[in-house]
Amino acid sequence: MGTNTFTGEFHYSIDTKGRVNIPAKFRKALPDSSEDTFVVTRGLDENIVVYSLDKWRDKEEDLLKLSSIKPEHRAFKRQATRFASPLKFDGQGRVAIPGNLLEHAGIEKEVVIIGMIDEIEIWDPDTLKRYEETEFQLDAEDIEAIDNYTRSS
Amino acid sequence: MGTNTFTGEFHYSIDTKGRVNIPAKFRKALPDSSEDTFVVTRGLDENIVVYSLDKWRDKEEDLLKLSSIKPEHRAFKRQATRFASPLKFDGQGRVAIPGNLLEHAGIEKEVVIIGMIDEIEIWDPDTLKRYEETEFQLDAEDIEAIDNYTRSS
DNA sequence: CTAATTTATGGGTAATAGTGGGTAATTATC
DNA sequence: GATAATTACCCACTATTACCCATAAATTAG
Repeated sequence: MGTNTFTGEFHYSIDTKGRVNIPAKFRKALPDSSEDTFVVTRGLDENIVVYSLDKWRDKEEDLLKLSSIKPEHRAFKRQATRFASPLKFDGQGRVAIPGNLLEHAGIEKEVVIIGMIDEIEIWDPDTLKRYEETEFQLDAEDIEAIDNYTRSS
Repeated sequence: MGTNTFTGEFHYSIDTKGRVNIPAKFRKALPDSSEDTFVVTRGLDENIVVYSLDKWRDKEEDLLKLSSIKPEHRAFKRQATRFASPLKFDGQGRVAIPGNLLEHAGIEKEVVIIGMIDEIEIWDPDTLKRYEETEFQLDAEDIEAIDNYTRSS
């Protein structure tokens, strides 16, 4: 079997009912405990982020540790949950992504789906291209930092 | 079945009888022990907070731990309970929210309902927007603190 | 290389969700 | 105690969603 992680890039289109296919590879990588369910939410970039149900449960546990009295904690929790929704894929492996998320990512017809090891990103093709060209310019400092971070000790 | 937690955002309107729909997703997430009942009360923000009957029972236990001598504790306990009322939803999944709570949240016609994992918030759309924009923008310190708080896995 | 299987996509239909309103039962008011 | 107001409980309509079947392209197996 596979590696249980998400890798690779896939190009799909949304149909008239707003359904998007999830790559078979990714569906197979889901553990049983995720019950054929992905959790989609807003990304910090202009995209949609998808977690396995398992991974999302971990995130929820973290959020539950926050104080319910401190306003900043509540605000953070609210921001993290309000755009999240668990989606079970249908018999053909598709999910219907909520309209507000499609809007946030500027998705109309085509999507690019990218495996990010422990999560998945869904992009509008043009938006992604724009990000590649402008946003993602590593300077020397960034490279240094990332290099330190990713060197196995 | 589902995730048994509340997530996502929903936009509804109150009808002429003061009834508000509770998202079917949230109703389904209720355990049997909650007996089709939610407990609504004032939020610490300018909103209404909704608990499952189960969760509310836990809250009550927590409140009982407060000091009965310290005035601030009494005040907190009083504030938390005096506006709370259990509401059973009707056959169509709606509840009639008490007028004083609607007033507190500045709700007139439209509402935004937000899943907060273990509780639910009901907002007036404009009030929510105001909060997003002005009240609680997390600064770097807050993010650092929350990040530390939620790092464990 | 061909057949069998899987994948991506399209569409039909039954079930459900959200909304509005009627009426009987209950409570409050005079 | 009669009447008004409120609440609880139905019934109905519409749009959306969930679930199923179908097909063509792509992939895998023999």
